[in-house]
Amino acid sequence: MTATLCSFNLMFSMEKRASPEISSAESHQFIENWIQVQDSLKRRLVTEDDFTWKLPKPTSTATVRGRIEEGDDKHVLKYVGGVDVSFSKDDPSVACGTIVVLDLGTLEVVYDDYSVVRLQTPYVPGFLALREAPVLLKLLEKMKNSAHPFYPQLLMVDGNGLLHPRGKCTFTSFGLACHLGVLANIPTIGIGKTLHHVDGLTQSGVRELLEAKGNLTEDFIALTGYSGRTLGVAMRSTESSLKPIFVSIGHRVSLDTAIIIIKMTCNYRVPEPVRQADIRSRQYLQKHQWR
DNA sequence: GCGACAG
DNA sequence: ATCTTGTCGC
Repeated sequence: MTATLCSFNLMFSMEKRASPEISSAESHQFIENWIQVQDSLKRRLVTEDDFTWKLPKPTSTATVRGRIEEGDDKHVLKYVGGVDVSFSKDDPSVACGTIVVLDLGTLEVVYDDYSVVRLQTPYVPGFLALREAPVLLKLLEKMKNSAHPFYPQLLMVDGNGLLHPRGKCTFTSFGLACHLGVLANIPTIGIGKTLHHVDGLTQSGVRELLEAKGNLTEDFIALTGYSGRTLGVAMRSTESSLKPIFVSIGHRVSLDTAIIIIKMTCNYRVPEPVRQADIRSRQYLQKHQWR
């Protein structure tokens, strides 16, 4: 239905990114199916806090490192997961899906797992989830099926979450973080390292806002598009990093809560869970000479 | 018409 | 995502 909208957008993507052996007509068909998948998943999305645990005590100062209530694991957020996918430089179809779980108190990795696969699905802007979600979902289910004690209470995803552009390109309003969250029924937060241009938002526009606000008020600004809706926030996660990260809602976590949690996990610009998944994913491919 | 588009 | 060198700074 909405498939015809933004079709020029899709055509561009297909010509530049899709496998050469796939015709335009076939790609178009794929994308129409993808839109329907996203639309159906979107109906199950929860955009407010919906979890049983509580945030660690906002202990007075700097950190809560190593001081999270003992014996109360199920009621206090402790195990935070991070996922990412890296690719072979030689063969772009070879991908390594990675999941890590960190102890929120120490920010140490307590679990990691990898899965090297061949991806058949091309990367199309706006449809990242269709390419990367399957591998990650498998890693999550592996943990869940074995009732692993470190199964994450919350998942940080390398990629955007909920975006609310009004009008035509409605399909971009459902990023990888949402997609994964709904399918795995787990609270998720989306972290983007670059801005996905949507709803009138641009890099330069955000930069201006960030500079206008200066260091005077908050260390983050709301990302409000032409539609007037807040898609997420751009935030300087560290004093030293001028470049912001882009935080958006995934599933079952409010934006306010997401910001609080993100702040608890930032040793560097990128939150530790995502950063560790990123690093280790790349290392895994190289160690196994799976170039 | 060209360009722009998370990873 | 990946290809890439040096370099400035704590």
